[in-house]
Amino acid sequence: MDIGKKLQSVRKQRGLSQRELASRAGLTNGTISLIEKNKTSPSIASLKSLLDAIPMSMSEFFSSFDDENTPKYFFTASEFTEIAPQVSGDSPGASAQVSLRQIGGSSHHALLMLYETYPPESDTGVELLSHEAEEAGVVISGSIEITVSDQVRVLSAGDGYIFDSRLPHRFRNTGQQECVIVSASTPPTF
Amino acid sequence: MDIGKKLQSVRKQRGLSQRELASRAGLTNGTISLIEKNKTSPSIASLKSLLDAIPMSMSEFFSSFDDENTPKYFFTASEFTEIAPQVSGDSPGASAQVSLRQIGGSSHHALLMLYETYPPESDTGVELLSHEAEEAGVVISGSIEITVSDQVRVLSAGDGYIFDSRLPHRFRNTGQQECVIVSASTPPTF
DNA sequence: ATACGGTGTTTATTTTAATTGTCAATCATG
DNA sequence: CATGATTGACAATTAAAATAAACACCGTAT
Repeated sequence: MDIGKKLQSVRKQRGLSQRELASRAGLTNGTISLIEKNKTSPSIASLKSLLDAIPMSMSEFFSSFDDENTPKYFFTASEFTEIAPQVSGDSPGASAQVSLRQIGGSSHHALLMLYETYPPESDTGVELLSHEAEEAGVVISGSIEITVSDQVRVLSAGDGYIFDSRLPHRFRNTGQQECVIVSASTPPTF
Repeated sequence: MDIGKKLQSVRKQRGLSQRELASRAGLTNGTISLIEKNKTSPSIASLKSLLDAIPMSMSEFFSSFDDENTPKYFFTASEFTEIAPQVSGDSPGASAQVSLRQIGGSSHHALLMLYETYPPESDTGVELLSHEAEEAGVVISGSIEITVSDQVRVLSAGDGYIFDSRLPHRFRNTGQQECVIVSASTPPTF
C-alpha cells in the first residue's frame, strides 16, 4: 500500500502543487511532502481532507490497492519467474543450464512449485537442505536420473518422486533430449 | 464519515471484542475504543492493521461512505426542512406564523430556495440583509402585499418579484386566504 | 453476597503525526 | 546573468494519536 505514491499520482493528475493542495485541504505542504514520501501515515481525517480537495472519494482512492492483497491464483507460463538454482558450493559437476521457474513467483506461499527444465548433460550436483522440507515431482517429458541418499533411479515421462529435502539429492539428465519436471516442495526456504 | 460506527459495525459482525481485534491487529483495546467513539482519527496504517485483522479491504470499508458525499438532487415536499424566519429584532407587526421551508435542507448551496406559506394576517415585518444578495419569488396561490424600499405592491398567484436583499422589505398577507410563495435568494446567509 | 472473567471506557504518558519556518533546486522573466 | 517566484524536502517545535494501566460495568458461578 504505497499511499504516498498514490497521493502524488492523483495530485499531479490534477496539476496541483503540494502547496496548492495543502491550502485547499487545510493542511501544510510539509505534511503532504511527508505523506508522499511515506515518512508518515496520515490520519483518516487528513487523507479525507486531501481527497476532498482533489476531489476523490476514499473508496476510489483505496480501490487501486484492491488487487494488492488479492491472492493471485492463476499464472500463465510466461508469468513463471526464473529462480536461481541454489548452488551447493562444492558441487563439482554442477552445470548451470538447469532452469527453475516458479509458479506464482512473488509472494510467499507454504508451497514452492517449480517448472524445471534440464538440458541434456545438465546436473544439479548434490543438494541438501538443513531444515525440514519435502520435495516431490513428476517428469513431464524426457528422462532424468535422480539420486536420493544412496538410491539412484532413472525416471521417464509420467514417473514421479518424493523425498525429504534434508537427504542429499541430485538430478542429472543423462539422456539425449531435454527433460521437463514439475516439482513442489514444502515449506520453501524461509 | 462516521468511521467509529462503521468500525464497530464490522468488528461486531465478526463477533470480535475490542481486545481480540486489538490483539490481532497489533494495537490496544483503548485505541479501538477511542476510534469507535470518534475521539481520534486513526492513521491509515492503524486502520489498515485493523481491517487486515477482520479482514476487510480499505476500499470495501470506505465504499459504504460513497453515497454520503453524493449530492442529493431531488426532494419530496415532506423532505423540505422548516427554517426559522429571521426575526429582525424590533419589527412590531411580525407574526410568527409564517412558514419557511427550505428545498434541500442540509448542505450548503449557492442558492437558497424556499417554499413559503403566509396565513391570513401574517407579516414578516421589515427585513434587511447587510451583505449582497438577491431575492426573487413567484406567488403560487393567494395574494400578498410586498414592500421593497419605498414601493408597495400586492401580488397574486402567478406574479413574481425580485429585489436586492439589502433593501428593506416586508411581506404581509392582507387577504382572506393563505398565500404560498416559492422564493430563491443568492447567496444565502454565509 | 462476592469474587471472577469478560466487556467497553477513561486518564496520564509515550510515541507519532502535523506545523512552522527554512533550505536548495528549478524555472521563467526582465 | 540576475532576479523573483515556485517547487519539493528538511529540522525543530507543537499538536494529536497510541499506549499502558486503571476504572466501572455486567453477568454468572462459586
